Amino acid sequence: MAENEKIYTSISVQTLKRLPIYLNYLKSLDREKTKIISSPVIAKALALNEVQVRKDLAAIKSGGRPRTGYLLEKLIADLDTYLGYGNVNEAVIAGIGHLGRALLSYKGFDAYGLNIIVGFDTDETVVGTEVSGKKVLPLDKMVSLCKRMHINIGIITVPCEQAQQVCNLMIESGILAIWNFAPVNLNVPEHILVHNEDMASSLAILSKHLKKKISREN
Amino acid sequence: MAENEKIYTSISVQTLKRLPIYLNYLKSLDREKTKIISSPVIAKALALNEVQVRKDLAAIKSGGRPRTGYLLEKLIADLDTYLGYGNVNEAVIAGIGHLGRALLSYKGFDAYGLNIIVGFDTDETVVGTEVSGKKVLPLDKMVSLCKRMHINIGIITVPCEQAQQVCNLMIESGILAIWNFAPVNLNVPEHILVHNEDMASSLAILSKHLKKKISREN
DNA sequence: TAGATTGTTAATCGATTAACAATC
DNA sequence: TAGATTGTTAATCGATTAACAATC
Repeated sequence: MAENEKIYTSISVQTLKRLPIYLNYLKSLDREKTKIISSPVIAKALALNEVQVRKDLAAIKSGGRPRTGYLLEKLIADLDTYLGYGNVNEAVIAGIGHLGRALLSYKGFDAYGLNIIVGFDTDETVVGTEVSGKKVLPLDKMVSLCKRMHINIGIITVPCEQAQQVCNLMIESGILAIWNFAPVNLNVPEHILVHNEDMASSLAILSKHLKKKISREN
Repeated sequence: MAENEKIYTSISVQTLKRLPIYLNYLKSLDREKTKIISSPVIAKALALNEVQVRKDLAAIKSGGRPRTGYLLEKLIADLDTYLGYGNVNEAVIAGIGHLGRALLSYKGFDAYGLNIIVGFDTDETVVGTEVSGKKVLPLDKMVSLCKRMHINIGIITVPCEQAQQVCNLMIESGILAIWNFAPVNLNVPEHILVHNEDMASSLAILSKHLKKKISREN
């Protein structure tokens, strides 16, 4: 019961973003050597504030161990459970260019419950091939396949000009959430969830910080 | 003078992230048909708050036109200037897999002043080839080339296990900012700027939101 | 016990949104 | 002028950090 409540407790978006980062770091440690880890250590390794680490971890797990720290094994298990639990989501991806292939081949997603089961494209030289063992089908098969298999997530890696059109098809397919890599703002009905992955935004930050830094140094 | 001051005025990170989104949207409009655009219209199209749009735009440009709105052409020019001005940054990329290729081929970066001039890899079947007209060189040439050309930005798209090692080479090369796509936390000296592009974080958000939505509907 | 660490309450900081005067 | 829109000041909201009691 208490366990279940935790799941529905709303966790802040910022915390949620950091959880995979903790998990990834903890998994990189040698579990033979390190049995226990403390928030100051985690904070230092990831360049975060130690209170923030404790607060984040407190949001997903019950009971810490004052004086000693956290049991590494247990902490990993808790994060794994939280991030993976109930998230067995099947996804499809439209647009099998370089980026589409990179995502289809990426191994890390299933750790978070995402399983990209098939790709779609319009290019006849690509359709019928396989990428990392996953079939590439013609785009006009998408609606029927997604409906039949009750797919919830669609990933868009097509060029800008085709993104809205593909998005419409996905909505017609009954898809509920869209992970959009095309740099366009998609028009969707209110009940559809869109997450834009915006490279230009990231670059703008990096580039301005760098510029400020260089100008400071002169 | 006033223009120059604007550039050094610190803009919030959140605003900075949205600027490329505005620019992209505005550029997608037909400049023949639309001469003037207002903040409520922009806000609606991008699902943002109209006050936020005004505040963001006020941060980079001087003078708006009450009653009418913004001159589209002028607004685009201002955003272009702000985001591109003084940002002629040359970058190199290490790791020419699918993701590396996607980035090397991406046309949108030069609009923001980023120019990826060359790629590096250790795979002999890749070294010596070209991707979108850009040469792929052996990784052990990186340090000397970057030093010689005073490259400021390095992009890491190698597998996790090699990321830290490549990162060290980049630091040795005199690179100041690193755009890291490998899901590891890089250890860098304080003066090096790292921007992590974390797919798992994005996915965690999407996936939790979706789960909440589905559970609400039941 | 003394000391290190957790977890939480309170204070601070930053970003968003509301309210409104200024403007054309 | 009346009305729509800008730009800014003030209020709100949310996230980070500091302070500290509880704990082993």
